[in-house]
Amino acid sequence: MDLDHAARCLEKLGHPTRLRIIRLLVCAGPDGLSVGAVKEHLGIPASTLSHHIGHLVSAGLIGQERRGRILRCTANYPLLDSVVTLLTEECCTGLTAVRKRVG
Amino acid sequence: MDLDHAARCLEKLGHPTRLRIIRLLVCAGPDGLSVGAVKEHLGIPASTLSHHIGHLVSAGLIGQERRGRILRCTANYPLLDSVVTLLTEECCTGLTAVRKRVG
DNA sequence: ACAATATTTCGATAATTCTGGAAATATCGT
DNA sequence: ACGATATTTCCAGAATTATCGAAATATTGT
Repeated sequence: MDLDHAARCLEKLGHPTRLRIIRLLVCAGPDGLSVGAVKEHLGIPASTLSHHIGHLVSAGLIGQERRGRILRCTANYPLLDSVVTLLTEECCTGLTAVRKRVG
Repeated sequence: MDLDHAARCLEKLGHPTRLRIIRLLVCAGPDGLSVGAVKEHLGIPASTLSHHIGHLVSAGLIGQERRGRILRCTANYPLLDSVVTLLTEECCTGLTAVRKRVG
C-alpha cells in the first residue's frame, strides 16, 4: 500500500454516502449485504447507489459475488486495515510519541 | 466525531498532495513546518499549495500559527486520531472479530 | 417465451474541485 | 518609506464528480 493507493481509497471513503455503505457492510460482517438491502437502508435511488458502489469496488474496498439475481457486497477488511495502518503508522508515526508527551 | 465530519476529513485526506502534506507535518512533529518548507519538499506552485493547505485547515486537520513572515503549520494529532478511531471502531467493528476467524 | 425482480448503463445537467499565473497582502530589516 | 520575503486571494479554464430518470441487461420462476 503506497501513499497514492491510500489516497485513492481515502478519496472514496470521503463521501458520506459511501462511508455509510462501508459502515453497513462492515457491520453486516463477512456475509455482507445485497445491493438491494443497502438501498433499503440508505433510501437513495438505485442508479446513484450503483455508481457509489462502483467507486468502492474499483478501489477494491468492497467485493461482489453474484448469487442468482442478487449481488452480494462484502467489505474488504484487509484493505480497510491497510488504509488505517498507513494512516496510523506511516503518516502518524508521531502520534504515539506525542501521546506520551502530551498524556 | 460523527460520520459526516469523518467523511469531510477523509475527503480532504483523499488527495495525494494533501496526504503528502499531512505526512510531512506529522513526521515533522509538534513543531510542524512552515508553508515555505512544505513547498520546498513538494515542489509545487505556491498558490496550489495554499489552496490545499486551506482545505486541510478548514477541516481542522492542521493548525497554523504566525511567526513573523512565516506561517507554521502543525498536524492536528487528536483529530487524525479521531478519524482513525472512527474508521477502526465505528466502521470496522467486525475487523478484529474477522481477524480472529480468518487468522 | 414471459413476467417479475435486481442491478447496471446511458445520457444529460448541475455542482464541485484542481490548477497555477498574476496581483494583493502581510511582515520584516534597513 | 522601501525592498525583500512569505503567503494568500483573485481569476479563469479544464477536469472531475454527483445525481437520477429512463432504458437496458441479467436472472429467476412459471
